Amino acid sequence: MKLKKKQRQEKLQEMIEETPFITDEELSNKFGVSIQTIRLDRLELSIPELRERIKHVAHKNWNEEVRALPIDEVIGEVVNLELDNLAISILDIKEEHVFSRNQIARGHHLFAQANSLAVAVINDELALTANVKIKFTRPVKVGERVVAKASVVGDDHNRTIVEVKSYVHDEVVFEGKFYMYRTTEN
Amino acid sequence: MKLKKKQRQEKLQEMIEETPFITDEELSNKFGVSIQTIRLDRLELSIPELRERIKHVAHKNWNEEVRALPIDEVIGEVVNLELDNLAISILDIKEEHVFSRNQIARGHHLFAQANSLAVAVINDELALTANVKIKFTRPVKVGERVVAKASVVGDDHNRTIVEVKSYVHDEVVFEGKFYMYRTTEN
DNA sequence: TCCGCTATTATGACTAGGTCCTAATAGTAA
DNA sequence: TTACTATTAGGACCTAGTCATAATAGCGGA
Repeated sequence: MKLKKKQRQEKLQEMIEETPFITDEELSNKFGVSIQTIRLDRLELSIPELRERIKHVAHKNWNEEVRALPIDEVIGEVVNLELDNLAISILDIKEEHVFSRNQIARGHHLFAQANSLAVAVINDELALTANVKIKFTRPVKVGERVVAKASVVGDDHNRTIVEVKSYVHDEVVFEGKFYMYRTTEN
Repeated sequence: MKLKKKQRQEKLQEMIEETPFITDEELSNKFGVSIQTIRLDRLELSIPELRERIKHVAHKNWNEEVRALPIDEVIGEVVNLELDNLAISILDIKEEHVFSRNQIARGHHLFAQANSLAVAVINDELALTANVKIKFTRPVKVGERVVAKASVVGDDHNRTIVEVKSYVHDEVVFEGKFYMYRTTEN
């Protein structure tokens, strides 16, 4: 049996919220009613037309897209890389890295920079972080440039040890000792 | 003097990349050429029409919106929070969290979940991570759901200690001991 | 059974922001 | 002047709608 108006409109509202990229025509097929009925429903529920919905989604995310964190690959810009030896990367702390309240960088960004650098410096197909000991020695503020230096310092029970120190100018802001698992011990 | 074709096309490409929400008409005004010229330019540069561009931006972010690394606030969804006591959050591991080669989650995502949870559980204006010891006990693969449990276990020299354990089902995948700095010792 | 009411469907005119195709005109270099 | 590219113009068509008007369907109550 066909749905009554009220139920159809409720369903319609849900569906459009879930998948805003749906045309009136597709909706009319799904509900087995005419396009006009769908349009009337949208009118009554004040749901804008497809193009406006798309525009809305696009705009909403347009701001966010620019600051989108390249959580892929290495965090920060690698400026030097000698496999199985040392690596250096730079991360400029921007608005999106900090707590809005106090402009201090969230710890996981510094960690992400260090960790991805530790992964990158390992000359192997597979490198995974096993254990880490880290220290945040002083808060980093927005606008500061963090230079992370990773160096492979040795091995320990099947783990390669990478030490990472991050600096703002000459001040150490982060220290970490990464015990990395790798597929083939060189 | 009017720009030559080549220069105009370069500018055009830039402009559309910067602000994709621009119509041919607006472009034609900016460059002082006819709409048809703009259309020809787009054709030659294979730049899609406005609606397609909007759709693209919307779609691109539609995925991201849901999976959005909400690098703001807490990473993962908080399902339980008792300030200064314990907190639980859930993070579903998706494509964007893993190394494409082996589908294993990058460590910094697990760290980010744990770290932000440790920050969140602290009932204070300012909470910063000072030191951490962490262990990644087994790789997490795409599709798995990581449940992080943070508990405040005590104090140590002006630092609040928060232990975080993350699970996939009943298996521990991550363990961390966070020494948190806070403004006012309760 | 007919009346009244809501719900639904149909129809036509119009819109933005295009596409695609054809054709005319402008500008410039050999 | 010729040849060529660049630009402009025009018309038909498209999608996914809007808005207004009108016709029809379904159903409950007297």
